Amino acid sequence: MASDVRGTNDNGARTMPERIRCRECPLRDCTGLLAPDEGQRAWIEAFKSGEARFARGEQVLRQGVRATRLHTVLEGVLMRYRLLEDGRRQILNFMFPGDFVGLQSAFDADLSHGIEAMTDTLLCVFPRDRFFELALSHPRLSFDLTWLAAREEAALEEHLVSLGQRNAQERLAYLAVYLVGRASETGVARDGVLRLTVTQSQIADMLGLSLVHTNRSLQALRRAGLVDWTLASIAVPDMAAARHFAQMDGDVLSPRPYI
Amino acid sequence: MASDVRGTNDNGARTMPERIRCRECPLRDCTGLLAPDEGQRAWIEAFKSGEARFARGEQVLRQGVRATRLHTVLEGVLMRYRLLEDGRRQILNFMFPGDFVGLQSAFDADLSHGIEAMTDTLLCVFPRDRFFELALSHPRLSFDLTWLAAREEAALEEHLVSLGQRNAQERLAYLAVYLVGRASETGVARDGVLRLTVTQSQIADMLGLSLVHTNRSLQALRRAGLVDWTLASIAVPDMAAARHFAQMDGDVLSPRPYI
DNA sequence: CGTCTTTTTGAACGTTCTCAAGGGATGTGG
DNA sequence: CCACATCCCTTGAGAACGTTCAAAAAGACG
Repeated sequence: MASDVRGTNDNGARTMPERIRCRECPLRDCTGLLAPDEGQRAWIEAFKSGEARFARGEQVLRQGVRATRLHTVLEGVLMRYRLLEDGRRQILNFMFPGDFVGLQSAFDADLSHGIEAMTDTLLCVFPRDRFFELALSHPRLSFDLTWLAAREEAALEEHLVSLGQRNAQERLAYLAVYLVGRASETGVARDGVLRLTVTQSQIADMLGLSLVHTNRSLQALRRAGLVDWTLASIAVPDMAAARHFAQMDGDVLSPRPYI
Repeated sequence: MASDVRGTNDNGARTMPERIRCRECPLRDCTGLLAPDEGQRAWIEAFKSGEARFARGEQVLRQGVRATRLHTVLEGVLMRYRLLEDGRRQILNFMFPGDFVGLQSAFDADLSHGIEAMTDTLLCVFPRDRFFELALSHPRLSFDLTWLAAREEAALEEHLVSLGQRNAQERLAYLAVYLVGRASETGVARDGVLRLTVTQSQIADMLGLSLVHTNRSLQALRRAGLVDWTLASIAVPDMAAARHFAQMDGDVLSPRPYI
Protein backbone atom coordinates (compact mmCIF):
# COMPACT_ATOMS: atom_id res chain seq x y z
CA MET A 1 0.00 0.00 0.00
CA ALA A 2 2.61 2.49 1.05
CA SER A 3 5.15 1.25 -1.38
CA ASP A 4 4.26 3.78 -4.02
CA VAL A 5 6.04 6.50 -2.10
CA ARG A 6 8.71 4.49 -0.37
CA GLY A 7 12.14 4.85 -1.89
CA THR A 8 14.70 2.20 -2.57
CA ASN A 9 17.74 4.42 -2.41
CA ASP A 10 20.69 3.75 -0.16
CA ASN A 11 21.27 6.18 2.68
CA GLY A 12 22.63 9.71 2.82
CA ALA A 13 22.27 12.93 0.88
CA ARG A 14 23.47 12.87 -2.66
CA THR A 15 24.17 15.89 -4.72
CA MET A 16 23.26 14.81 -8.19
CA PRO A 17 25.84 14.90 -10.94
CA GLU A 18 23.37 16.26 -13.47
CA ARG A 19 21.76 19.62 -12.95
CA ILE A 20 18.25 20.68 -13.81
CA ARG A 21 18.20 23.98 -15.63
CA CYS A 22 15.77 26.35 -13.99
CA ARG A 23 13.83 26.69 -17.21
CA GLU A 24 13.04 23.01 -16.88
CA CYS A 25 12.24 23.31 -13.20
CA PRO A 26 9.43 20.93 -12.26
CA LEU A 27 7.77 23.80 -10.43
CA ARG A 28 7.64 26.09 -13.43
CA ASP A 29 4.09 25.40 -14.51
CA CYS A 30 2.52 24.48 -11.25
CA THR A 31 -0.79 26.32 -10.98
CA GLY A 32 -0.44 27.21 -7.32
CA LEU A 33 2.98 28.72 -7.82
CA LEU A 34 4.19 31.97 -9.27
CA ALA A 35 7.30 31.34 -11.33
CA PRO A 36 10.13 33.89 -11.25
CA ASP A 37 10.66 35.95 -14.37
CA GLU A 38 13.47 35.57 -16.88
CA GLY A 39 16.04 37.71 -15.11
CA GLN A 40 15.36 36.26 -11.70
CA ARG A 41 15.62 32.80 -13.08
CA ALA A 42 19.10 33.47 -14.39
CA TRP A 43 20.22 34.67 -11.01
CA ILE A 44 18.62 31.79 -9.18
CA GLU A 45 20.33 29.41 -11.56
CA ALA A 46 23.66 30.98 -10.71
CA PHE A 47 22.88 30.81 -7.01
CA LYS A 48 21.89 27.18 -7.19
CA SER A 49 24.59 24.67 -6.41
CA GLY A 50 22.81 21.48 -7.43
CA GLU A 51 20.14 19.04 -6.43
CA ALA A 52 19.79 16.44 -3.73
CA ARG A 53 17.57 13.40 -3.38
CA PHE A 54 16.31 11.84 -0.20
CA ALA A 55 14.29 8.71 0.35
CA ARG A 56 11.29 8.53 2.62
CA GLY A 57 12.39 8.54 6.23
CA GLU A 58 15.80 10.07 5.64
CA GLN A 59 16.99 13.08 7.61
CA VAL A 60 17.58 16.11 5.43
CA LEU A 61 18.80 18.31 8.25
CA ARG A 62 19.47 17.24 11.79
CA GLN A 63 18.40 19.31 14.78
CA GLY A 64 21.30 20.96 16.58
CA VAL A 65 23.82 21.05 13.75
CA ARG A 66 24.76 24.09 11.73
CA ALA A 67 23.29 23.91 8.27
CA THR A 68 25.37 24.77 5.25
CA ARG A 69 22.67 24.47 2.66
CA LEU A 70 19.32 25.98 1.91
CA HIS A 71 16.72 24.19 -0.15
CA THR A 72 13.67 24.57 -2.26
CA VAL A 73 11.41 21.55 -2.48
CA LEU A 74 11.11 20.44 -6.10
CA GLU A 75 9.30 17.15 -5.55
CA GLY A 76 7.99 15.36 -2.48
CA VAL A 77 6.82 16.18 1.01
CA LEU A 78 8.91 16.79 4.12
CA MET A 79 8.29 17.57 7.74
CA ARG A 80 10.01 19.83 10.24
CA TYR A 81 10.09 18.59 13.80
CA ARG A 82 11.55 19.52 17.13
CA LEU A 83 12.85 17.02 19.68
CA LEU A 84 12.89 17.62 23.42
CA GLU A 85 15.66 16.18 25.54
CA ASP A 86 13.45 13.46 26.98
CA GLY A 87 12.50 12.22 23.54
CA ARG A 88 9.16 13.93 23.04
CA ARG A 89 8.74 15.11 19.47
CA GLN A 90 6.65 17.94 18.09
CA ILE A 91 6.10 18.08 14.37
CA LEU A 92 6.03 21.75 13.45
CA ASN A 93 4.92 21.77 9.86
CA PHE A 94 4.97 19.99 6.53
CA MET A 95 6.72 21.23 3.45
CA PHE A 96 5.45 20.86 -0.11
CA PRO A 97 6.88 21.59 -3.54
CA GLY A 98 7.82 25.24 -3.86
CA ASP A 99 8.54 25.68 -0.16
CA PHE A 100 11.81 27.23 0.82
CA VAL A 101 13.46 25.06 3.46
CA GLY A 102 15.84 26.54 5.94
CA LEU A 103 15.12 30.22 6.21
CA GLN A 104 15.92 29.99 9.89
CA SER A 105 19.13 28.16 9.23
CA ALA A 106 20.19 31.07 7.04
CA PHE A 107 20.38 33.17 10.18
CA ASP A 108 20.74 30.89 13.17
CA ALA A 109 23.92 29.36 14.45
CA ASP A 110 22.42 25.92 14.64
CA LEU A 111 19.16 24.35 13.82
CA SER A 112 16.38 24.32 16.39
CA HIS A 113 14.56 21.69 14.36
CA GLY A 114 15.22 18.72 12.15
CA ILE A 115 13.84 17.97 8.70
CA GLU A 116 12.82 14.55 7.48
CA ALA A 117 11.62 13.39 4.10
CA MET A 118 8.12 11.92 4.21
CA THR A 119 8.27 10.75 0.62
CA ASP A 120 11.08 10.37 -1.82
CA THR A 121 12.15 13.90 -2.37
CA LEU A 122 14.02 16.09 -4.82
CA LEU A 123 15.48 19.30 -3.48
CA CYS A 124 17.12 22.27 -5.12
CA VAL A 125 20.26 23.16 -3.18
CA PHE A 126 21.68 26.62 -2.47
CA PRO A 127 24.83 27.41 -0.55
CA ARG A 128 24.03 29.09 2.73
CA ASP A 129 26.96 31.45 2.65
CA ARG A 130 25.77 33.11 -0.52
CA PHE A 131 22.29 33.73 0.85
CA PHE A 132 23.25 37.13 2.17
CA GLU A 133 24.54 38.07 -1.24
CA LEU A 134 21.36 36.91 -2.93
CA ALA A 135 19.11 38.78 -0.55
CA LEU A 136 21.03 42.03 -0.92
CA SER A 137 21.54 41.96 -4.64
CA HIS A 138 18.04 40.83 -5.53
CA PRO A 139 15.46 42.76 -3.58
CA ARG A 140 12.64 41.16 -5.46
CA LEU A 141 13.73 37.68 -4.48
CA SER A 142 14.32 38.85 -0.95
CA PHE A 143 10.82 40.24 -0.94
CA ASP A 144 9.41 36.95 -2.11
CA LEU A 145 11.31 35.22 0.64
CA THR A 146 9.72 37.54 3.15
CA TRP A 147 6.37 36.71 1.62
CA LEU A 148 7.03 33.03 2.06
CA ALA A 149 8.12 33.62 5.64
CA ALA A 150 4.89 35.46 6.35
CA ARG A 151 2.94 32.55 4.91
CA GLU A 152 4.81 30.05 7.02
CA GLU A 153 4.09 32.23 10.01
CA ALA A 154 0.39 32.17 9.18
CA ALA A 155 0.44 28.39 8.93
CA LEU A 156 2.17 28.03 12.27
CA GLU A 157 -0.39 30.33 13.82
CA GLU A 158 -3.15 28.17 12.51
CA HIS A 159 -1.49 25.10 14.00
CA LEU A 160 -1.18 26.98 17.26
CA VAL A 161 -4.90 27.70 17.26
CA SER A 162 -5.48 24.01 16.71
CA LEU A 163 -3.37 22.85 19.61
CA GLY A 164 -4.64 25.55 21.90
CA GLN A 165 -8.35 25.59 21.18
CA ARG A 166 -9.48 22.54 19.28
CA ASN A 167 -10.21 19.08 20.66
CA ALA A 168 -8.80 15.89 19.22
CA GLN A 169 -11.34 15.37 16.45
CA GLU A 170 -11.29 19.01 15.42
CA ARG A 171 -7.50 18.93 15.26
CA LEU A 172 -7.55 15.88 13.05
CA ALA A 173 -10.11 17.39 10.72
CA TYR A 174 -8.11 20.60 10.62
CA LEU A 175 -4.88 18.82 9.80
CA ALA A 176 -6.49 16.74 7.08
CA VAL A 177 -7.98 19.83 5.47
CA TYR A 178 -4.70 21.68 5.78
CA LEU A 179 -2.66 18.91 4.20
CA VAL A 180 -5.07 18.22 1.37
CA GLY A 181 -5.33 21.95 0.74
CA ARG A 182 -1.60 22.51 0.62
CA ALA A 183 -1.13 19.50 -1.60
CA SER A 184 -3.85 20.65 -3.97
CA GLU A 185 -2.05 23.92 -4.59
CA THR A 186 0.80 22.02 -6.14
CA GLY A 187 -1.20 19.32 -7.82
CA VAL A 188 -0.11 16.60 -5.40
CA ALA A 189 -3.72 16.02 -4.34
CA ARG A 190 -6.91 15.82 -6.35
CA ASP A 191 -10.60 15.68 -5.46
CA GLY A 192 -9.95 15.95 -1.76
CA VAL A 193 -7.71 12.91 -1.76
CA LEU A 194 -4.01 13.04 -0.98
CA ARG A 195 -1.86 9.98 -1.47
CA LEU A 196 0.72 10.45 1.25
CA THR A 197 2.03 8.01 3.81
CA VAL A 198 1.59 9.41 7.30
CA THR A 199 1.63 7.13 10.32
CA GLN A 200 -0.75 7.73 13.19
CA SER A 201 2.28 8.21 15.35
CA GLN A 202 3.31 11.15 13.18
CA ILE A 203 -0.18 12.60 13.30
CA ALA A 204 -0.10 12.28 17.08
CA ASP A 205 3.22 14.08 17.28
CA MET A 206 1.92 16.89 15.14
CA LEU A 207 -1.27 17.39 17.10
CA GLY A 208 0.00 16.84 20.61
CA LEU A 209 -2.12 13.74 21.13
CA SER A 210 -1.29 10.23 22.24
CA LEU A 211 -1.12 7.54 19.60
CA VAL A 212 -4.04 5.64 21.10
CA HIS A 213 -6.30 8.64 21.28
CA THR A 214 -5.34 9.63 17.75
CA ASN A 215 -6.41 6.21 16.57
CA ARG A 216 -9.77 6.35 18.32
CA SER A 217 -10.52 9.88 17.17
CA LEU A 218 -9.61 8.96 13.62
CA GLN A 219 -12.09 6.11 13.74
CA ALA A 220 -14.78 8.46 14.99
CA LEU A 221 -14.13 10.87 12.12
CA ARG A 222 -14.28 8.01 9.68
CA ARG A 223 -17.60 6.82 11.06
CA ALA A 224 -18.88 10.39 10.84
CA GLY A 225 -17.85 10.46 7.18
CA LEU A 226 -15.75 13.58 7.67
CA VAL A 227 -12.22 12.32 7.13
CA ASP A 228 -10.94 8.98 5.93
CA TRP A 229 -7.29 8.87 6.86
CA THR A 230 -5.35 5.69 6.22
CA LEU A 231 -1.64 5.00 6.22
CA ALA A 232 -1.28 5.74 2.55
CA SER A 233 -3.86 8.42 1.92
CA ILE A 234 -5.95 11.22 3.34
CA ALA A 235 -9.47 11.68 2.02
CA VAL A 236 -11.77 14.56 2.84
CA PRO A 237 -14.99 13.85 0.93
CA ASP A 238 -16.69 17.12 1.84
CA MET A 239 -14.17 19.91 2.35
CA ALA A 240 -16.73 22.48 3.41
CA ALA A 241 -18.18 20.16 6.03
CA ALA A 242 -14.78 19.30 7.41
CA ARG A 243 -13.74 22.93 7.52
CA HIS A 244 -16.88 23.85 9.34
CA PHE A 245 -16.46 21.01 11.80
CA ALA A 246 -12.95 22.22 12.61
CA GLN A 247 -14.06 25.84 12.92
CA MET A 248 -11.85 26.96 10.07
CA ASP A 249 -12.68 30.36 8.70
CA GLY A 250 -12.14 31.45 5.14
CA ASP A 251 -8.50 30.91 4.30
CA VAL A 252 -8.18 31.79 0.68
CA LEU A 253 -4.92 30.82 -0.91
CA SER A 254 -3.05 33.03 -3.30
CA PRO A 255 -0.30 31.76 -5.57
CA ARG A 256 3.04 31.44 -3.82
CA PRO A 257 6.24 32.74 -5.31
CA TYR A 258 9.29 30.49 -5.11
CA ILE A 259 13.01 30.68 -5.58
CA MET B 1 -1.82 47.52 41.78
CA ALA B 2 -2.53 47.38 38.10
CA SER B 3 -2.89 51.10 37.75
CA ASP B 4 0.77 51.68 36.98
CA VAL B 5 0.31 50.49 33.45
CA ARG B 6 -3.30 51.45 32.89
CA GLY B 7 -3.73 54.43 30.65
CA THR B 8 -6.06 57.35 31.12
CA ASN B 9 -6.46 58.19 27.46
CA ASP B 10 -9.77 58.40 25.73
CA ASN B 11 -10.50 55.76 23.14
CA GLY B 12 -9.28 55.23 19.60
CA ALA B 13 -6.04 55.42 17.68
CA ARG B 14 -4.43 58.79 17.51
CA THR B 15 -1.73 59.77 15.12
CA MET B 16 0.32 62.22 17.07
CA PRO B 17 0.77 65.72 15.77
CA GLU B 18 4.44 65.77 16.75
CA ARG B 19 6.88 63.40 15.17
CA ILE B 20 9.84 61.71 16.74
CA ARG B 21 12.90 61.97 14.57
CA CYS B 22 14.48 58.59 14.06
CA ARG B 23 17.73 59.80 15.55
CA GLU B 24 15.83 60.29 18.77
CA CYS B 25 14.08 56.97 18.48
CA PRO B 26 13.57 55.44 21.93
CA LEU B 27 14.91 52.18 20.52
CA ARG B 28 18.21 53.62 19.37
CA ASP B 29 20.34 52.63 22.33
CA CYS B 30 18.53 49.57 23.49
CA THR B 31 21.13 46.90 24.15
CA GLY B 32 19.13 44.04 22.69
CA LEU B 33 18.54 45.90 19.44
CA LEU B 34 20.69 46.63 16.45
CA ALA B 35 20.07 50.17 15.28
CA PRO B 36 20.00 50.90 11.54
CA ASP B 37 22.88 52.90 10.14
CA GLU B 38 22.81 56.52 9.04
CA GLY B 39 21.58 55.95 5.51
CA GLN B 40 18.93 53.45 6.49
CA ARG B 41 17.67 55.77 9.16
CA ALA B 42 17.09 58.52 6.66
CA TRP B 43 15.06 56.23 4.48
CA ILE B 44 13.07 54.86 7.38
CA GLU B 45 12.32 58.39 8.46
CA ALA B 46 10.96 59.15 5.04
CA PHE B 47 8.92 55.96 5.07
CA LYS B 48 7.46 56.71 8.47
CA SER B 49 4.14 58.48 8.53
CA GLY B 50 3.89 59.27 12.24
CA GLU B 51 3.23 57.75 15.61
CA ALA B 52 0.21 56.35 17.37
CA ARG B 53 -0.60 55.81 21.01
CA PHE B 54 -2.87 53.19 22.48
CA ALA B 55 -3.96 52.62 26.06
CA ARG B 56 -3.97 49.24 27.73
CA GLY B 57 -6.82 47.14 26.44
CA GLU B 58 -7.33 49.05 23.20
CA GLN B 59 -7.47 47.27 19.87
CA VAL B 60 -4.65 48.27 17.56
CA LEU B 61 -5.82 46.13 14.67
CA ARG B 62 -9.01 44.19 14.46
CA GLN B 63 -9.19 40.66 13.11
CA GLY B 64 -10.89 40.43 9.74
CA VAL B 65 -10.34 43.96 8.51
CA ARG B 66 -7.82 45.04 5.94
CA ALA B 67 -4.95 46.89 7.58
CA THR B 68 -3.61 50.09 6.05
CA ARG B 69 -0.73 50.61 8.44
CA LEU B 70 2.33 48.76 9.56
CA HIS B 71 3.96 49.41 12.90
CA THR B 72 7.11 49.13 14.88
CA VAL B 73 6.67 48.98 18.64
CA LEU B 74 8.49 51.90 20.25
CA GLU B 75 7.22 51.50 23.80
CA GLY B 76 4.91 49.03 25.50
CA VAL B 77 3.78 45.45 25.06
CA LEU B 78 1.08 44.09 22.78
CA MET B 79 -0.45 40.75 21.98
CA ARG B 80 -1.64 39.13 18.79
CA TYR B 81 -4.67 36.88 19.09
CA ARG B 82 -6.99 34.89 16.93
CA LEU B 83 -10.70 34.50 17.56
CA LEU B 84 -12.76 31.52 16.49
CA GLU B 85 -16.36 31.94 15.47
CA ASP B 86 -17.69 30.48 18.72
CA GLY B 87 -15.72 32.94 20.81
CA ARG B 88 -12.69 30.87 21.70
CA ARG B 89 -9.53 32.94 21.66
CA GLN B 90 -5.95 31.88 21.07
CA ILE B 91 -3.24 34.34 21.92
CA LEU B 92 -0.52 33.82 19.33
CA ASN B 93 2.36 35.89 20.61
CA PHE B 94 3.41 38.98 22.48
CA MET B 95 5.17 41.94 20.92
CA PHE B 96 7.87 44.00 22.58
CA PRO B 97 9.73 47.19 21.67
CA GLY B 98 11.53 46.79 18.37
CA ASP B 99 9.08 44.27 16.99
CA PHE B 100 7.64 44.90 13.58
CA VAL B 101 3.87 44.53 13.73
CA GLY B 102 1.91 43.55 10.70
CA LEU B 103 4.20 41.75 8.33
CA GLN B 104 1.32 39.50 7.40
CA SER B 105 -0.97 42.44 6.84
CA ALA B 106 1.54 43.75 4.33
CA PHE B 107 0.65 40.81 2.11
CA ASP B 108 -2.73 39.51 3.12
CA ALA B 109 -6.06 40.83 2.06
CA ASP B 110 -7.41 40.94 5.58
CA LEU B 111 -6.06 40.19 8.97
CA SER B 112 -6.29 36.68 10.35
CA HIS B 113 -5.55 38.01 13.82
CA GLY B 114 -6.19 41.02 16.02
CA ILE B 115 -3.72 43.07 18.00
CA GLU B 116 -4.38 44.50 21.42
CA ALA B 117 -2.28 46.76 23.62
CA MET B 118 -1.39 45.14 26.94
CA THR B 119 0.15 48.32 28.30
CA ASP B 120 0.03 51.91 27.19
CA THR B 121 1.85 51.78 23.92
CA LEU B 122 3.69 54.00 21.48
CA LEU B 123 3.92 52.79 17.92
CA CYS B 124 5.80 54.00 14.89
CA VAL B 125 3.46 54.05 11.90
CA PHE B 126 4.26 53.21 8.28
CA PRO B 127 1.87 53.32 5.35
CA ARG B 128 1.15 49.86 4.08
CA ASP B 129 1.03 50.81 0.44
CA ARG B 130 4.64 51.98 0.44
CA PHE B 131 5.91 48.77 1.98
CA PHE B 132 6.53 47.23 -1.41
CA GLU B 133 8.56 50.24 -2.41
CA LEU B 134 10.61 50.07 0.78
CA ALA B 135 11.34 46.41 0.43
CA LEU B 136 12.41 46.71 -3.18
CA SER B 137 14.49 49.84 -2.89
CA HIS B 138 16.25 48.89 0.32
CA PRO B 139 17.46 45.31 0.20
CA ARG B 140 19.20 45.63 3.53
CA LEU B 141 15.99 46.63 5.29
CA SER B 142 14.14 43.93 3.45
CA PHE B 143 16.75 41.49 4.64
CA ASP B 144 16.31 42.61 8.22
CA LEU B 145 12.60 42.16 7.85
CA THR B 146 13.17 38.62 6.72
CA TRP B 147 15.39 38.13 9.72
CA LEU B 148 12.64 39.35 12.02
CA ALA B 149 10.15 37.09 10.29
CA ALA B 150 12.45 34.12 10.86
CA ARG B 151 12.69 35.01 14.53
CA GLU B 152 8.94 35.31 14.88
CA GLU B 153 8.67 31.93 13.21
CA ALA B 154 11.08 30.47 15.75
CA ALA B 155 9.05 31.90 18.62
CA LEU B 156 5.82 30.49 17.25
CA GLU B 157 7.49 27.11 16.88
CA GLU B 158 8.51 27.20 20.49
CA HIS B 159 4.95 28.02 21.51
CA LEU B 160 3.79 25.13 19.36
CA VAL B 161 6.13 22.78 21.18
CA SER B 162 4.67 24.03 24.43
CA LEU B 163 1.07 23.42 23.48
CA GLY B 164 1.83 20.10 21.88
CA GLN B 165 4.22 18.50 24.32
CA ARG B 166 4.26 20.26 27.65
CA ASN B 167 1.79 19.90 30.51
CA ALA B 168 0.13 22.82 32.26
CA GLN B 169 2.90 23.63 34.71
CA GLU B 170 5.62 23.28 32.12
CA ARG B 171 3.73 25.58 29.79
CA LEU B 172 3.40 28.21 32.46
CA ALA B 173 7.07 28.02 33.35
CA TYR B 174 7.94 28.21 29.68
CA LEU B 175 5.78 31.26 29.09
CA ALA B 176 7.14 33.06 32.14
CA VAL B 177 10.71 32.43 31.00
CA TYR B 178 9.87 33.48 27.47
CA LEU B 179 8.23 36.74 28.51
CA VAL B 180 10.88 37.71 31.04
CA GLY B 181 13.54 36.85 28.50
CA ARG B 182 12.01 38.89 25.72
CA ALA B 183 11.43 41.80 28.04
CA SER B 184 15.01 41.67 29.29
CA GLU B 185 16.35 42.12 25.78
CA THR B 186 14.77 45.52 25.63
CA GLY B 187 15.32 46.51 29.23
CA VAL B 188 11.67 46.19 30.19
CA ALA B 189 12.52 43.52 32.76
CA ARG B 190 15.36 43.28 35.27
CA ASP B 191 16.62 40.55 37.59
CA GLY B 192 14.09 38.03 36.38
CA VAL B 193 11.17 40.28 37.23
CA LEU B 194 8.83 41.77 34.65
CA ARG B 195 6.26 44.33 35.70
CA LEU B 196 3.46 43.62 33.27
CA THR B 197 -0.24 43.20 33.84
CA VAL B 198 -1.41 39.86 32.49
CA THR B 199 -4.65 38.32 33.66
CA GLN B 200 -4.90 34.60 34.27
CA SER B 201 -7.55 34.55 31.61
CA GLN B 202 -5.01 35.84 29.10
CA ILE B 203 -2.47 33.29 30.23
CA ALA B 204 -5.07 30.59 29.80
CA ASP B 205 -5.89 31.77 26.29
CA MET B 206 -2.24 31.73 25.35
CA LEU B 207 -1.54 28.27 26.69
CA GLY B 208 -4.73 26.51 25.72
CA LEU B 209 -5.76 25.89 29.32
CA SER B 210 -8.91 26.65 31.22
CA LEU B 211 -8.87 29.60 33.58
CA VAL B 212 -9.42 27.39 36.59
CA HIS B 213 -6.63 25.02 35.77
CA THR B 214 -4.31 27.91 35.00
CA ASN B 215 -4.99 29.27 38.45
CA ARG B 216 -4.28 26.02 40.21
CA SER B 217 -1.14 25.31 38.22
CA LEU B 218 0.11 28.82 38.91
CA GLN B 219 -0.30 28.20 42.61
CA ALA B 220 1.63 24.97 42.34
CA LEU B 221 4.50 26.76 40.60
CA ARG B 222 4.50 29.44 43.26
CA ARG B 223 4.66 26.86 46.03
CA ALA B 224 7.50 25.15 44.19
CA GLY B 225 9.33 28.47 44.08
CA LEU B 226 9.72 28.32 40.31
CA VAL B 227 7.52 31.16 39.11
CA ASP B 228 5.68 33.85 41.00
CA TRP B 229 3.16 35.29 38.62
CA THR B 230 0.70 37.89 39.89
CA LEU B 231 -1.60 40.23 38.03
CA ALA B 232 0.98 42.98 37.86
CA SER B 233 4.27 41.13 37.60
CA ILE B 234 6.05 37.96 36.57
CA ALA B 235 8.98 36.80 38.67
CA VAL B 236 11.30 33.94 37.82
CA PRO B 237 13.77 33.76 40.72
CA ASP B 238 15.94 31.06 39.16
CA MET B 239 15.93 31.23 35.40
CA ALA B 240 18.06 28.15 34.91
CA ALA B 241 15.83 26.07 37.17
CA ALA B 242 12.68 27.26 35.42
CA ARG B 243 14.16 26.61 31.99
CA HIS B 244 15.17 23.14 33.01
CA PHE B 245 11.76 22.43 34.48
CA ALA B 246 10.11 23.44 31.21
CA GLN B 247 12.57 21.41 29.12
CA MET B 248 13.86 24.47 27.34
CA ASP B 249 17.12 23.93 25.52
CA GLY B 250 19.71 26.58 24.93
CA ASP B 251 18.07 29.46 23.14
CA VAL B 252 20.72 32.09 22.81
CA LEU B 253 19.49 35.48 21.77
CA SER B 254 21.30 37.64 19.28
CA PRO B 255 20.59 41.34 18.85
CA ARG B 256 17.55 42.04 16.69
CA PRO B 257 17.57 44.57 13.91
CA TYR B 258 14.57 46.88 13.65
CA ILE B 259 13.04 49.27 11.20
C1' DC C 1 6.89 -17.51 5.71
C1' DG C 2 8.83 -14.80 9.28
C1' DT C 3 9.77 -10.25 10.89
C1' DC C 4 8.87 -5.68 11.43
C1' DT C 5 5.82 -1.82 11.53
C1' DT C 6 1.45 0.01 12.26
C1' DT C 7 -3.15 -0.20 13.81
C1' DT C 8 -6.59 -1.66 16.93
C1' DT C 9 -8.76 -2.85 21.35
C1' DG C 10 -9.43 -3.10 26.55
C1' DA C 11 -9.16 -1.14 30.96
C1' DA C 12 -7.54 1.82 34.63
C1' DC C 13 -5.87 6.08 35.66
C1' DG C 14 -4.91 11.10 35.63
C1' DT C 15 -4.98 15.64 33.92
C1' DT C 16 -7.73 19.04 32.69
C1' DC C 17 -12.48 20.93 32.07
C1' DT C 18 -16.95 22.63 33.38
C1' DC C 19 -20.22 24.28 36.48
C1' DA C 20 -21.03 26.80 40.49
C1' DA C 21 -20.22 29.83 44.11
C1' DG C 22 -17.62 32.90 47.08
C1' DG C 23 -14.10 36.44 48.10
C1' DG C 24 -11.12 40.44 47.41
C1' DA C 25 -9.84 44.53 45.25
C1' DT C 26 -10.99 48.69 42.65
C1' DG C 27 -13.99 52.11 40.80
C1' DT C 28 -18.48 54.75 40.48
C1' DG C 29 -22.47 57.17 41.72
C1' DG C 30 -25.74 58.61 45.02
C1' DC D 1 -18.99 57.58 52.92
C1' DC D 2 -21.62 53.81 51.75
C1' DA D 3 -23.93 50.80 48.28
C1' DC D 4 -23.25 48.69 44.18
C1' DA D 5 -20.99 47.05 40.11
C1' DT D 6 -17.14 45.08 37.94
C1' DC D 7 -13.19 42.52 37.37
C1' DC D 8 -10.19 39.11 38.73
C1' DC D 9 -8.77 35.39 41.61
C1' DT D 10 -9.86 31.34 44.39
C1' DT D 11 -12.05 26.99 45.88
C1' DG D 12 -14.95 22.66 45.58
C1' DA D 13 -16.75 18.71 43.22
C1' DG D 14 -18.12 15.83 39.44
C1' DA D 15 -17.53 14.81 34.65
C1' DA D 16 -15.07 14.51 30.37
C1' DC D 17 -11.27 14.05 27.57
C1' DG D 18 -7.11 12.20 26.94
C1' DT D 19 -3.10 9.13 28.65
C1' DT D 20 -0.77 5.03 29.86
C1' DC D 21 0.07 0.21 29.97
C1' DA D 22 -0.55 -4.05 27.83
C1' DA D 23 -1.54 -7.16 24.32
C1' DA D 24 -3.36 -8.74 20.07
C1' DA D 25 -4.58 -8.18 15.22
C1' DA D 26 -3.56 -6.54 10.72
C1' DG D 27 -0.67 -5.10 7.16
C1' DA D 28 3.86 -4.38 4.72
C1' DC D 29 8.35 -6.19 3.27
C1' DG D 30 11.85 -9.16 2.03
